[in-house]
Amino acid sequence: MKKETKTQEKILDLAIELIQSRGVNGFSFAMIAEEIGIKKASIHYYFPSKMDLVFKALVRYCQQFERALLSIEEKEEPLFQRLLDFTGLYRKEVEEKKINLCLLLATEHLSLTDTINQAVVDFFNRNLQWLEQGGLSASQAKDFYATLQGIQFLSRVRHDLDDFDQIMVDKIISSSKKRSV
Amino acid sequence: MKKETKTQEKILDLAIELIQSRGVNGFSFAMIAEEIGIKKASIHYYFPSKMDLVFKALVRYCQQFERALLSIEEKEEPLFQRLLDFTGLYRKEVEEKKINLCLLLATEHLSLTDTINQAVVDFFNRNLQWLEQGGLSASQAKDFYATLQGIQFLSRVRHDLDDFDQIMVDKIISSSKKRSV
DNA sequence: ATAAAACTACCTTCTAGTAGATAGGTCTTG
DNA sequence: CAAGACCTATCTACTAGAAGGTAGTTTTAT
Repeated sequence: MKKETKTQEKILDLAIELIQSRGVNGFSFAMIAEEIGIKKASIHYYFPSKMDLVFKALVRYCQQFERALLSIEEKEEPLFQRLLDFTGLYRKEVEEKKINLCLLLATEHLSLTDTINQAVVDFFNRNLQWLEQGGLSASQAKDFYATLQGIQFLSRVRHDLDDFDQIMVDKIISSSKKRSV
Repeated sequence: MKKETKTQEKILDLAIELIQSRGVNGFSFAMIAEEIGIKKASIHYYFPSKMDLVFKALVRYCQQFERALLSIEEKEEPLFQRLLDFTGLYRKEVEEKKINLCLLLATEHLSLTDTINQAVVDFFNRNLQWLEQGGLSASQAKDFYATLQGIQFLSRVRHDLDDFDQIMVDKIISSSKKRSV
């Protein structure tokens, strides 16, 4: 309400970034405190526990993602362009040497709470549902999304965005033409 | 040479399992010690540091994987069957609620040494090369492998091996028919 | 007797989390 | 308006436990 960016939001945004690049078990309150120039204890003022922070970061991430999805829909473009925009959301993360937050949380599900794990599943289902609603069949959607996730890894680790573009453009073309299976 | 299973191998096998299910930052020497009934310090007798253990676990994993690849080749089956066998290696991991070791290491690359990260890239390249040598084009191989990785995540998190089978069988069929792009 | 393999007992550093103090702003009320 | 009460956001200082790792000793096979 008053300041430029509230501390709470700075913490959340940084947490999202840290989880995306290092994982839940790979970041600490100390890292956040140092980065944004406050003391560890101040983080606990906003987020009682680490899991609380992770959960709220996840919620924020999903909200931002949802907004992006809706803004693609609003443009009312043809399927080909919508798939390209959708893919762009994931491409951007690779550019920033990150990985989809929920994908990373999925790898650490044994260290997380049920609430968080459920939200991760919901996120994936929402993505699949968006693709289906956009015109893909259920199995096309799964194939499309699985490939997108896999190529995020592969292109990040091999430092090769060309791989990403090549594979995904092919996939977008074939998915926006064929309408069956 | 003498005992049923050497302690060193027990540690390595358990480490592989723990990394596959919890990640490098998600397992500790204490967990291993407790599980196989020795003391923490005894692990250091075989593996001076944690990174050393992770690296040797990775090497072992890659060796076992390599043996599996070669044994598929030896059978000299048609492409369709070879792709099915290959996919089976990854399917088995999902059945055991695990994820490809290198995929997991790739998510944690900021916490790992260059040597390990390089070995992870090598593993992926080996997989792609195996697929290409089997008859797939470079982009078919990347598409196939990316999908395989993505569906490993998706089906694990959604507890649905049917997804895995459905998507991969389609992919195997189309990859073993078409020979271009 | 020797060497391999395990142990006990530490150490240091990091971790999440807590308690309590403080400074500054805002609200309430005489 | 002034005075006290309260609230927000931060700090300092601490805790208990877990982490990776080390030194030195004992056990156990051959």
